[in-house]
Amino acid sequence: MSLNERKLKILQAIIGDFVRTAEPVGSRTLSKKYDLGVSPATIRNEMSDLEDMGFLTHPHTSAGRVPSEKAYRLYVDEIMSGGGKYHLSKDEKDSIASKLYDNVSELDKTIERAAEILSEITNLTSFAMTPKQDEDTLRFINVLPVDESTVVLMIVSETGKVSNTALKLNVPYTDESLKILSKTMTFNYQGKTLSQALTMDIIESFESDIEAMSRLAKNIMPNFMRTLEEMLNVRLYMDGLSNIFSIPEYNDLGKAKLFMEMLNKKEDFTKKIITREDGLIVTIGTENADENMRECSLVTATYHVDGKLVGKLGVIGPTRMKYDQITSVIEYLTDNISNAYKLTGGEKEDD
Amino acid sequence: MSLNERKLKILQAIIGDFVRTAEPVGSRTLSKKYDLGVSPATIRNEMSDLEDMGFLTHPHTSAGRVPSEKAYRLYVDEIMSGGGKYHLSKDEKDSIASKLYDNVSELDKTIERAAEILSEITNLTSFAMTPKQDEDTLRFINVLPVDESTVVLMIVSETGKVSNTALKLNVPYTDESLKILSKTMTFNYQGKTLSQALTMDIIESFESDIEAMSRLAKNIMPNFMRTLEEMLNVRLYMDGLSNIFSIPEYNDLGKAKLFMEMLNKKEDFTKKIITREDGLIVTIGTENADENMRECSLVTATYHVDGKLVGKLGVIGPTRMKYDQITSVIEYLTDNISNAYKLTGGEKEDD
DNA sequence: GATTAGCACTCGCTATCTTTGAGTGCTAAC
DNA sequence: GTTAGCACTCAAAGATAGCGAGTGCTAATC
Repeated sequence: MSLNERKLKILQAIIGDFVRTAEPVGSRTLSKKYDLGVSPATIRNEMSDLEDMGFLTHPHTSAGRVPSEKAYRLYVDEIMSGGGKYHLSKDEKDSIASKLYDNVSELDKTIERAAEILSEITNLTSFAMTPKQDEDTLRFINVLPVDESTVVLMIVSETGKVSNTALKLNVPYTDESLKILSKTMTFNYQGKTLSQALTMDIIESFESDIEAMSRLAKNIMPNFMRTLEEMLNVRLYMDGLSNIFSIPEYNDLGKAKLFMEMLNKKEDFTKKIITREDGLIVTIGTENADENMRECSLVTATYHVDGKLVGKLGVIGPTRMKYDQITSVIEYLTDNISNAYKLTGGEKEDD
Repeated sequence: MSLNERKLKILQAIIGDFVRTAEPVGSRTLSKKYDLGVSPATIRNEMSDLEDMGFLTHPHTSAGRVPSEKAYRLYVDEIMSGGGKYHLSKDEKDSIASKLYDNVSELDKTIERAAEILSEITNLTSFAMTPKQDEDTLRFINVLPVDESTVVLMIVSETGKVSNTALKLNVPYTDESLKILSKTMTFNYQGKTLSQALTMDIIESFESDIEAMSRLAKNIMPNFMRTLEEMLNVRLYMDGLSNIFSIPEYNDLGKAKLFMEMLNKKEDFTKKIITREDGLIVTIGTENADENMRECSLVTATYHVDGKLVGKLGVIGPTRMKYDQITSVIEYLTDNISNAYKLTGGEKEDD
């Protein structure tokens, strides 16, 4: 059984319809709405084949078909790139550009605006991350005693950046344990770039270790992460959060809650975004390692500033999304930003 | 018919019960749960009186009673202050303080943390506004032509602060119209402090004016507002947004959506918070002028930095909230912040 | 006169049952 | 290989009944 032209055409029609309506699509509907030149019965046979091949599923016996993740993957990889790409019209492009440059000001505002535009067009939740300056690597980390409940966390980078943060601990410590902690952390993080360090999961290595040390580490890590983030100077913007209320997939309160909670854990989310590869990346459903995202798709793309610093822009939503339109819009936006903030300096004007 | 002791006691019990359960409370439940020393029938009679007096309502004939806004007002004004105040236990205080100072760092982080703690304890959505530097008044506003679609918005304050922002307009303008606009804006805003200016609704005055001018103003105002906000340097933090999913009042998707949308319009919300009076302020339901807030209550308090700069901390939620606990927690938090950041300089330590 | 017991009545919820209709899979004819 | 026809499935929507928490009134009681 091969994926002949007709099967592909039917699959595409199903994806298109389902993406718009969020309702399982049946053979009759399909033959009426789309000019496929065959009867519902034939479509049914083909659908049955497509289901056997893993491209469609069946919520229950008497319901229409729903595209599987595999179908979306196929759509993104094959159908979309092979001529099926969504082309933004001149009007759409102009509208986006005019909104993006309406108030020509600093990069941060432009990025924020880009997220805004993106969520507006896609009706999904969008996010944007400001560029990270990331050549710098860590030289050493030192945790120093101040008084019985306060320590100073000192981070020094290869280029000489220093950050000191005083922390109140709610577990006791000894000078000895701080020394070990400092050494361990230095050992673990030395030579890593800030963003690499940010995405490492180091607490685990303590977990099995001595109880006391693990607790100490747990106390310090959140602050360590936060400080790294500050040194990296990445900022995460989000827009269109309330859009989830218009998405059928989330009109179950429990699901909406989970979705919101996932996005609201900013550190976690930043981490996830920061580790994604550069360029236009689409991850569908279970392709997302994170278990809270197994029912979501993510589309991200990177933009460049001065041809080098890399920031990210993307959307998150249910696996049922308009991949073609979304990727086109994101690409258009990131291209625009990259162009505007080229080495020449872009159009930065302020104060 | 007067509000005698027994009526007050019953009312208090109803409020207490309803705040916890979100269910209308009936006479039998009341007499069983609370030791009021009278039979359900008597309670019914009193409840009927209380309803006549406007302190209770009736969702429908065969349901229990629900406190009205008037009841909450009475509770906040009379019952709570008259000995019924919620006293934080030593443990609660310690727990709050330790979380607040866990990582002793800059003010902004402390404020953010305060909002976090607040939403955690109250299970509501909390917000915090960083202090505003607000002695400075505006001297003049100038809108200058650059090219046919770009202008520069220049704002100058009495102390000499200057802000220039380049804007792309999507309506045509003449040099003349810019001059008029500049003059009008200067006339309207001169002598106002930044935060006063921020909360004025100036577009209205153009509305009736010449169409073209009004459109021009509409193009410029959002940027004007944003720039003012930057000059004021206020930042709005929010926490516990996903808490709304656990609040019975919002387990209707439509209502949750409206709530979210209201909070997500950051400029509007900032404006509302910035204009609130200083000190501990409770506004209940329709007492909030804003029509999107007519089913919400807001509790805010102010904290001081160096005894002068004023920031705000607060929660927003359904009118059914634990006013006693919430006010106590907010006061405790703002007191702590004000103390920590006294003239002596607090405990700021960084870099 | 205030309090309470008793009772009829109200009405939103929940559970159960039925109906409806979109959709499938199979078979037999084209 | 395609299609018409038909029996079958099953979620969703509507209808109905019963439950139970709660009220308001009346008459008896303290």
